[in-house]
Amino acid sequence: MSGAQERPLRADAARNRARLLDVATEVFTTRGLGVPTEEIARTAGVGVGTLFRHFPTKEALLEAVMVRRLETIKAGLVGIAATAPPDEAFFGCFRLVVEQSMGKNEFTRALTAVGVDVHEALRESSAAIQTQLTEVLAGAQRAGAVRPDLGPPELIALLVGTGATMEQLAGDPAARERIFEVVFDGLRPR
Amino acid sequence: MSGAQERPLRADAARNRARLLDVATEVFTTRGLGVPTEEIARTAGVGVGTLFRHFPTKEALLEAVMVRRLETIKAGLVGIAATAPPDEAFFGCFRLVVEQSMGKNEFTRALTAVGVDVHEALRESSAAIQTQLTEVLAGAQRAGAVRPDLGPPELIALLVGTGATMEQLAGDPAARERIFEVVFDGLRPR
Amino acid sequence: MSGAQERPLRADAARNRARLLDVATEVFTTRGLGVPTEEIARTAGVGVGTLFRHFPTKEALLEAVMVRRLETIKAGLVGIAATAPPDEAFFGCFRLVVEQSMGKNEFTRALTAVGVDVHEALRESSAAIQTQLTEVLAGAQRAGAVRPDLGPPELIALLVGTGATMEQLAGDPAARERIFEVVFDGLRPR
Amino acid sequence: MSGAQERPLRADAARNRARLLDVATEVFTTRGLGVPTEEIARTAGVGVGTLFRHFPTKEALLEAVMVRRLETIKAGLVGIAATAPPDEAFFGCFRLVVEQSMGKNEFTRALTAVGVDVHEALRESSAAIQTQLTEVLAGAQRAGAVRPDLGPPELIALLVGTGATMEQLAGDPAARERIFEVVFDGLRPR
DNA sequence: CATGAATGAGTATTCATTCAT
DNA sequence: GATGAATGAATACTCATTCAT
Repeated sequence: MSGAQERPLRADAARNRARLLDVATEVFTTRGLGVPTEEIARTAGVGVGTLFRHFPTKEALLEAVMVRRLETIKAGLVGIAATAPPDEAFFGCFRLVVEQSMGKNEFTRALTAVGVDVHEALRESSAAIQTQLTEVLAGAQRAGAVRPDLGPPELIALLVGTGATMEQLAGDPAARERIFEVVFDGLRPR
Repeated sequence: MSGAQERPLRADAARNRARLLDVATEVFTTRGLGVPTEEIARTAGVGVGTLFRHFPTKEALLEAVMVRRLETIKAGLVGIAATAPPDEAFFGCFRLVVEQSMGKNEFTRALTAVGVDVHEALRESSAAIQTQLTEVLAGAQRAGAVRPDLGPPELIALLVGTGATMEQLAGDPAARERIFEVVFDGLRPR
Repeated sequence: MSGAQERPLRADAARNRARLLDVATEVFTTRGLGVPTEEIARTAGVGVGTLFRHFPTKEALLEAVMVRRLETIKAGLVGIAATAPPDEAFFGCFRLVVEQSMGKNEFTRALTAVGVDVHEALRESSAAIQTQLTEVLAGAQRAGAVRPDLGPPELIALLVGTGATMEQLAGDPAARERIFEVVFDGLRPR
Repeated sequence: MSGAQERPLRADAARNRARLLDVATEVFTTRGLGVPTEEIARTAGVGVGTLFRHFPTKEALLEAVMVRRLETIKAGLVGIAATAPPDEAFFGCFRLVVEQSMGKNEFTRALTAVGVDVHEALRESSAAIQTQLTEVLAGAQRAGAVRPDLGPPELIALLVGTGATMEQLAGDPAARERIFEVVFDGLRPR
């Protein structure tokens, strides 16, 4: 289904690629997009050249990081949506997205890009996620578990915003739980 | 309270300073912190040298911008808190902060800094705001208008997060209103 | 007559600009376009930043160098054409162009650009030169001093080529003189 | 005459080598020396490793390309010199060299290297060519077909320069023919 | 032998900040 | 005080060359 047939990639090359992605995810998340490519490469234990061989552009690296994130989220959403009843499914999905999206928000906000001028690779993952969310939202609304006047745009905005909220409470899980209560309460039909 | 006696500043110098602050606010808000100092200076109609005379560092400029914002917010909060009944006061303040904090979030998030390692100048404004918010929150809780299990940290986090949410809905005022309903609903004791 | 009104430029700035042009002319001519910008700046006694302030691009620097060269040539051509009889004018112009065009030919060949996709700034100078050459050629042909079957394209090609020839004989002025004889002889109607 | 005994080279290795030479000739000629080795390898259908096995250096590849060119020219010269009368031989050789030397001149100019600091491999071919040219020149001069005051250096310079001239007239064969007339006329004793 | 992944020095360009005019 | 020219550290990206597979 995916376009270009990707050749298997030598074992060590794959390891390098993975390490680069891990490092990039880490630094982009915690320190923002300003981190020098060279540092990312060094931290991953490779030369800059290697980084640029795998990701021809810093932007491409960022994109790859995001795609991986989105794919993880997508898989999670699909799992939840498949097994849980509408009500639970909706709130479970909301939690999942928020928890997976925490981190330096300059980066997180990429989710925003949904629907905007995202690069091709991202578009697919984004679209899939949006579809999932739209479905669970509709399901929950049909089941009377969520206010009927909210559309997907509000949902996505709320996901992003709640992620930002959580970021502020990074050190206090109990407080985060209270925030979930607040938001979930607010989402239910009054 | 501040150390050095601040000399009155010549009329044109004051005008320049103000123009710089206006321009900086505008560009930081809409285009983020990456905008070159030179461009800010040019847009304000002065040379870079002048910019650096008024604000010895780009960071200092940012700080000044934020202080002004915070002062505005503070004034607003004080006004509301003084005149409205607890319930109304709380939600009014919430609205005010969120609406004043919208804009490029990389920047807005400076509000976050509240309580962290902010620079001296900010600390004062921040503290005042935090005090105000703490008070209206307590008042509203005493009046039974807000869940009693929320503390100032959660409130602040929620303010930041709701700001982020609103940013996503920049073009749709009606949707933003619905978000306020959701959050306010969630904040009330169930 | 020239487009943008160029402000006078501070004395030292003008000096730097001139030095940069001189250095660039020198190195481009003797060592080709591969010379690092940083080296050019250092040789001119300024920082890279200064170089890029005056010439926003390496290409822009090259262009400026060429424009200056072409302007010099143009002035020379005009002088000769105005005072000498057709025969002498033509051969004098030929000499002038060849002598001014010597140097690393990768660079010289810019003259070639005449008529191609040159940048705006060059186009003007190039066009003026081409016009001059076309005129002296026609004059000389009318006067029976040059074969009538040659057009401006052949003349220009021959100028470039003769420049290349001379480059090979950099150390031997007498040999160069003989080459002029050969070419001039060949240009006369048999 | 050459030191190391050259092993016959496996059939496919030989094919690769040849393909690399062909591709390199093509790209160096049409696009200059800046073309990345990797692209050359890819175009030839081999990996970079293979390229560097055959030619330990990019420069070595360039050298090999030139040697082949020079060998071709040499063979041509020998053929002409052996069969034609002095007059014809000289002008035929001139034509041959010029026509074979056309192409991106940054590259062509390698011919220049004749007599300079060329690498060993080139020196041999260059020397042979120079010898041939010296001979046909002397022959033609003895036969009164060429000005007696020209030596091999002028001849070589003229060959290079005429090549450059021709490059400018790449699209116009008739013009090129006129250039030959001009140069040949000039070469004859007045 | 062939492959292509890895390397890292090298290069153009940007931008906060300083300082002579 | 104001100006804008000068500075140079920093950064993304390229490419010849090496070496593990």
